[in-house]
Amino acid sequence: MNVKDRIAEVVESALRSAAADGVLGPVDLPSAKIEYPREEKHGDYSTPVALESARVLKKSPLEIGAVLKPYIERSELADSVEVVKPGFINIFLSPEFLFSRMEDVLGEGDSYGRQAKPIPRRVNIEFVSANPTGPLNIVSARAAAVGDTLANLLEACGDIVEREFYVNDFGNQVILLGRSVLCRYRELEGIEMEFPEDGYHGEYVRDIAAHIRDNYEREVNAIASEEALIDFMAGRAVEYNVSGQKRDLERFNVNFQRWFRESVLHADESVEETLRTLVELGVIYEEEGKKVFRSTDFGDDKDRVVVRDDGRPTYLLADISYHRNKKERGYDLIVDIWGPDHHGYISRLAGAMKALGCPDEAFRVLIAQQVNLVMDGEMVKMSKRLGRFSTMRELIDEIGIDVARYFFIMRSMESHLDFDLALAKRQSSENPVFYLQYAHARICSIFREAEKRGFAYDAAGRDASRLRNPEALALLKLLARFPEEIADAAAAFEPHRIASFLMRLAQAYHRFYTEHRVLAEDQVEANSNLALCDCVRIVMKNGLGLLGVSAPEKM
RNA sequence: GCGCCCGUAGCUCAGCUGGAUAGAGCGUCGGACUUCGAAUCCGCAGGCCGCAGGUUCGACUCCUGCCGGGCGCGCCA
Repeated sequence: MNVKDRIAEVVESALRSAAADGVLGPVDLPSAKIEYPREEKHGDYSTPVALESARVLKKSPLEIGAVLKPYIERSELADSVEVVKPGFINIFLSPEFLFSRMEDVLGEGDSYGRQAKPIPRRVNIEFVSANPTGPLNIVSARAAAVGDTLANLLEACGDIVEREFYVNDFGNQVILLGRSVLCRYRELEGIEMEFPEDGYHGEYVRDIAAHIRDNYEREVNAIASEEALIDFMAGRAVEYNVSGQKRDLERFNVNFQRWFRESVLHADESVEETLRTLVELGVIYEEEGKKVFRSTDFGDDKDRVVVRDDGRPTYLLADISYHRNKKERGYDLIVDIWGPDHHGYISRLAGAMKALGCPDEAFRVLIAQQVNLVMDGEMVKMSKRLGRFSTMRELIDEIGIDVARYFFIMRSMESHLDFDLALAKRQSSENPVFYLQYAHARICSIFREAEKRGFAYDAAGRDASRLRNPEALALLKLLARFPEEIADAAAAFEPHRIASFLMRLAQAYHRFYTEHRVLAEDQVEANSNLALCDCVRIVMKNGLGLLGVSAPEKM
């Protein structure tokens, strides 16, 4: 159990004991709220339970606090407890307790921060899912970084997570891609052909055409009808794009367990079956030869067509079918991360999930907001069809994996992000990523130095009294908080919290380093300092690992 | 017109399910290396938290209405 939960337990049991002793009326609180005070002088943890229960208990918050104080003070975690001003109960952790946390860090090592769950949830998280019509763009890169980190966080909390990519390899856009490629193919053969009006204009389409000519020329020549030819081109182009996307993602440290093809749902009649299910549920009606899903019953502002009057299913039906498939795989939680242009789509799909009997809390759609790529202060607009876009690959080539991942993760995913490519590259030496990595490398360097000097580091030789200075205590507090930061970030689906936590940790470390000579003359002091450094190194490495950022030993 | 996201320091953004005197990075300016990595540290400056009401012990946070920016509002995917 992490420290925050333990504090909550202490406060809750204080309330119960006080009630049992008859010094306080019974209060019905689901769980005690525990906060981090903004200011140091207000303690390490703080709880407003006295304020919140004042009305029910018909006592002033300060009175309630005074009653609870001795009960809380009994805990070994607390050094002292203060009841102040409006009625906050502030708890100061005991240095001995903090010092004892180091055992966890050193003992658990690489797995410190990870928590087991008695009953792990099976979670499916689908993200990126870019159309297979071209290379991945910057928004996909953001989704990739955020989604993968979120998956890491859920795993660290003891869930079993599957990362999934949905490939929309079906429908008009694929045909359009096929036509665009065919056009470029003909061009290579010196044959003029009118380019489709809404076709894909990007240079990469020429690459695909060349790739097909190099590898499948014989097959192409054997195909008679233009329709079949377009189909063939489309199929090859999709494979080309998907494998390219896969390669870029792997390079970005993002590995999907499952690549799910939309075409499969059409081929194995899942789509029709889903329609039948919906009809049986009574949520489908017919109108002018079309089949319409009564999504307004589930909070949508308009009913949605799922089968056109010519019998072809719409994208929505396929998507419902896809999510039904996911639901039937038995996950406890299904998470989708979508782009900002799909937010209007949430209610209809969530409605369908509800109709299919999926509980609200088992399906969650997150929106990764837009990314404005800024180049020297100027906004670069992206449009795949017009062929003007910067790819994820270009981004990584420019600034590297670590910087890219960190930049995407350090902001909350709901915020619109201005990504200044030139800035990220130009100022790379003053980059926050390097600040974190430097803290890690610095520690590694100290251990190398210790070895060079022939100092025999022994963590068991550490002594609590040597770490009572403010800088060391600040570090110890942060180290103790790491597991709860992970739990909180995962519960809120907010990976960026880990980034800011690591920033604070690095800051605290650099401060400690400046104030104290780690390799002190005194053996006990040196061992104590090194043990603390080792703990920081472990947490920094584990934290960066969650973000998918490397923790170099030298820079 | 309707819906969603955003509006916080010069810039980019945090602010934990409503909490105490609103923070960080970058940028500006001024300090700190003969000693473990100065890719660092310390300090100064910088704010009617878009505007106006409301809810309560308490609002950057929740509600309503405006203003401004972005994105959606397909029988495209």
